[in-house]
Amino acid sequence: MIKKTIPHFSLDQICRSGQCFRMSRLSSCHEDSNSCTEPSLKQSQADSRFLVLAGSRRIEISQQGEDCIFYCENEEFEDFWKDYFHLDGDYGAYIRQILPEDSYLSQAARHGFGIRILHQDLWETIVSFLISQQNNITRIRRCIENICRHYGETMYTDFGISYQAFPRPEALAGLDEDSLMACNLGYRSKYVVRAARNIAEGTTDLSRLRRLPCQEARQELLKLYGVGEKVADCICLFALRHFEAFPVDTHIRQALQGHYPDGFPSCYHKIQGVLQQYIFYYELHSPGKGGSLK
DNA sequence: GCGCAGGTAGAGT
DNA sequence: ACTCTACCTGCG
Repeated sequence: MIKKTIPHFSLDQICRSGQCFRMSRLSSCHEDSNSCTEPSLKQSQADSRFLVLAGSRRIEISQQGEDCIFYCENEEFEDFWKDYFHLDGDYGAYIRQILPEDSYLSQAARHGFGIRILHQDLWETIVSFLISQQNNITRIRRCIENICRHYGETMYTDFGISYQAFPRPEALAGLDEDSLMACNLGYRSKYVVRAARNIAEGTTDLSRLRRLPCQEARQELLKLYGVGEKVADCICLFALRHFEAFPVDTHIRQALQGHYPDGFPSCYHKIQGVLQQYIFYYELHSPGKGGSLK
């Protein structure tokens, strides 16, 4: 196991930030797999333990204040999780770029001070945000869980704990377009199956996509059936880590209208994806904002 | 029962 | 180039 003291890092906030859907709180609250979407009954300072599933990997992490314990070998931490959680990123520096007179964003960043932009698996992110459209987070989680249970490879940890990996494109490419309705995807089933086919057949090249600059990657993603501008931007931000990607959904649109009538400041351009997450999290979870997750 | 949830494709002006 | 609408499903 790896012990680290990490400023600007909160597993609870990351879990509730709506960028990943296979992360859950293990300790406190209920045994319910969706428990991390519930309000924390104990104060957030208390020791808490989280389960994170990403691609074909699994890790448990506990956190108390800034002290974290990653339950994995050093090699796996250095080779994968460190980058996954963007632990080299200086989020204090991002927050310091917020204009002093921008009280709204300053407050949003204060609420979500521990958010990190994850470096998620590209294919899993494409599927996750195809599913996210016109959907709520609880059901998005369930949809992805269903897909993994039905089509994901069964994996085992060193201690014999079993879990399901996220299925590879090939595992879904051969399905009937409506097959994933059995996983509760609804009309999004055909989006996911067609994307799986494009990737399995090589029409869409994931490794090439990873090398492309933001705008070009975005254009490529828009070619996928079911991927519009918002979903393309989410993929650019959460999988390709292009911080200039700025997904505009209903919450962000509302915040922009209310707080940035003259447009989002251009000086934020290079990190506007990070700032977007602070706003999104704030709009979802701050009291009085009517956040659906509470 | 009805509207909404991290939108998008397709049809219609 | 816009604007409008149908779309699976479950929860309040």
